[in-house]
Amino acid sequence: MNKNRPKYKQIIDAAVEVIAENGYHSSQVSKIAKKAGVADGTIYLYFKNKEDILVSLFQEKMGQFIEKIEEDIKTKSNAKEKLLAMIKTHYGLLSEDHHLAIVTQLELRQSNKDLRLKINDVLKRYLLVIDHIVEDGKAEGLFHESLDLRLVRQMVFGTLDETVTNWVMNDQKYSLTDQAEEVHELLIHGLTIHAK
Amino acid sequence: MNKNRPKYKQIIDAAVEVIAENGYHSSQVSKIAKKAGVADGTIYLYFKNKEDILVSLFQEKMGQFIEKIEEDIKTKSNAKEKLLAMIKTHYGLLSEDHHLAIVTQLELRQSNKDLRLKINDVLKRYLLVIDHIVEDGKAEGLFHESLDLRLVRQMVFGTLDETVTNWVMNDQKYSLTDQAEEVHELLIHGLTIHAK
Amino acid sequence: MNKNRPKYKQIIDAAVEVIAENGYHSSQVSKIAKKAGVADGTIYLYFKNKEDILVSLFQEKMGQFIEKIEEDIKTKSNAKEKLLAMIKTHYGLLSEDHHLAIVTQLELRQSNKDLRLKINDVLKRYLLVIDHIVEDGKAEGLFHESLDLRLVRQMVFGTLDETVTNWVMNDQKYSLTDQAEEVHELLIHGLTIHAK
Amino acid sequence: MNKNRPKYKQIIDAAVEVIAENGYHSSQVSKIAKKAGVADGTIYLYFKNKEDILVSLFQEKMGQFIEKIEEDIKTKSNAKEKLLAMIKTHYGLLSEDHHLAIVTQLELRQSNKDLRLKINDVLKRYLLVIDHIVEDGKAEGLFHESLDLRLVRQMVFGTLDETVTNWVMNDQKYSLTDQAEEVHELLIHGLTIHAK
DNA sequence: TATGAATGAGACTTCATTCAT
DNA sequence: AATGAATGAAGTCTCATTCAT
Repeated sequence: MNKNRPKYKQIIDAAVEVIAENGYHSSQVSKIAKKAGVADGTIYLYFKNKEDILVSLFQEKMGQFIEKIEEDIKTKSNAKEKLLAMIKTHYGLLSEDHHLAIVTQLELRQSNKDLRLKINDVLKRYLLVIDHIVEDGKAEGLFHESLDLRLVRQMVFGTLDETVTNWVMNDQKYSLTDQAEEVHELLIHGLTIHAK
Repeated sequence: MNKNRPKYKQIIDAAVEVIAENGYHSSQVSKIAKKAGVADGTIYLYFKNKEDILVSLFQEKMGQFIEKIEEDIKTKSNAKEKLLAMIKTHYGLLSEDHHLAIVTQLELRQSNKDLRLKINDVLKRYLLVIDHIVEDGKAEGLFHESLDLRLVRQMVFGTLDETVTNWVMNDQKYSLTDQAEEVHELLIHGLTIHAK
Repeated sequence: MNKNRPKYKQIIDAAVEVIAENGYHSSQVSKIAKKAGVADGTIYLYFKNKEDILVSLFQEKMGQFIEKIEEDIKTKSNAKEKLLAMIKTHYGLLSEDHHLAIVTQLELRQSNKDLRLKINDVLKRYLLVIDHIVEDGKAEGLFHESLDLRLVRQMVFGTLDETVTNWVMNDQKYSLTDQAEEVHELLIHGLTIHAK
Repeated sequence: MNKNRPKYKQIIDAAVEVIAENGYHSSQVSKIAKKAGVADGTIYLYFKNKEDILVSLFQEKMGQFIEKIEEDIKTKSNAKEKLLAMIKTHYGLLSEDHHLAIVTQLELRQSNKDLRLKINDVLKRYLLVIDHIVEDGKAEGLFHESLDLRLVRQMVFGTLDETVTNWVMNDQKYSLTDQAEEVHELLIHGLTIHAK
């Protein structure tokens, strides 16, 4: 199924818009087709089924998302700065694309377990980025050697995800990017008082 | 309606089981009724509609959940210990009830926006518990006065939620309670090296 | 089933009220029971089933209706006056009981064919009254001997019924009784110009 | 929607048959679809919902009905003949289509108030035809100037409707058209003896 | 490639009636 | 006689997917 054809991207972008505007359960294939300017049947020339649209949407968008983050991190010299860059880019990209933020944080979570497992597969690459930063930090002597990689990864991702979700649920009415530094600080030093 | 009748609890418990075993979208009212040992129509003597079963389920279970946590915290004398108690009880209660863990972490998230909003209402009480601990910590001079309550709350809840969800998605095959102390440590001190 | 008990009438009157206020399809047995001040199950001590309430309602009310008309007619000395008396009483009784008018003209017509057949049985006695008037008129030399009894009966009843139904559907906002004389005139002399 | 497609008419005709044969309350959408030779879902490509089938049925059939009557009347030169033509066509058309007669006289009356209001809208056009005839009759000096248009309309329609309903309820076992002239006579001259 | 009319499975909820008390 | 909690059958409509053109 020809991923290079313009209609492929057309349909995915239509899906983001339709889902953001109507919500997951009111986003029928026919609505997506209409927004994309193609016939219902045409969807099935590019996607195996409805779930495939959503998985592809997530792969496509999250792929770009991760690439951007990987790029931005490369320019940083230590784990602390890399973590800050990751947070800033994570917040920044979602701030720039409100529709995508709604879709990934709220709507796509309503999907069934199968779809969520596939989404998790896509997310693994992002989690690897976190893992690398932590490993770097350990190597640099900045982070404890004994940190459990899995737990740290879950804390970092859980925190970012929860902050973004709350921001979306509050209608994105405050600045997400403005809180990047404090979140970074919290993750690095935790709740207790410490020497800066 | 009739919350004191045994059938009310019977139906809620049946709902947890059925949803955990079949998934949200395959949990028909008739299946729940059968498991509860009542007629389909009986469900509607105790619940307004299907969504009401789920909201009530969440209220009932999460209510007990929060009560237990509030009780456990009362016995602790400082914010740090309170936080640890909260984590241990949070992990402990979900470890004890595998079905409930599946339902709250995975299945109930597939519900529509309306139901999710009602669920969020119930969660607010839990978030308040976190807030109180953080305020205590500030008063004790243990936590920074400048900590943003909202961000901390989101970090703590996001971390707990993400760790539990991963545990559930990995078929609960490792011990959740065993990681309570390290998660506590991470939240308290963050990623960097520090004097214990 | 004990028609002499006070609850029998209580339930029938409750049924009239409930149906007039809620419409045929929103008049559940439980609503009628509540209005009558008895338990749902009690209804079934006095009536075989729901349809039996409605048939009984019609029999009871229509019985009184016809008795009144028969009485009023007795006092009149010729067919023309009898017809006028019948129309006046028909209109008068329904004008006095708005609830009953709504129930008989609109709501009870929504019942199924079975119930309507039973209702027709009750109506036969009323149709006989019409028949007798026509026969009287023929004997008096006032009406044509050749008039088809069935057709005349249908014209008279059809006209009365249609006028009352329209009056009810127009929210009873004009006087029904005021038009008795003109309707009588129309039935007696038809549409064409004639010597009075 | 799509009123020109053959399936639109197919479904309406199937609905008439199914309702005539099974009665209003036993006419499930699936039964109509089966009789029409289409899938259940196809119904909803042509009709908004089940009620819409019935309203459309009535509009379609009653529209043709009225058109025929209007045509027939045009050829007549005075009100008396027009009235006779109307009665004959009214009786004639329903005699020709027994299924339709059952549906319009008995089954559709069991519908709820909403549907009946919509049906009344359609009927208004027919009532206008009656009104025009009466006005013509007045202009010709045939009918009394003082006749109340509303009452006359109700007498004429009430009489026709009642005679047809009785014919249908008696299983259409006598000739409806044969009584057209006498009904006409009754409406024109009433019950009393008069010079022809 | 593209179309879009047609398909048909699947579930929530109501409410007349029963029967143990 | 009276209660009222419990029963369970039954039907409309949606929407992902197909396939003839």
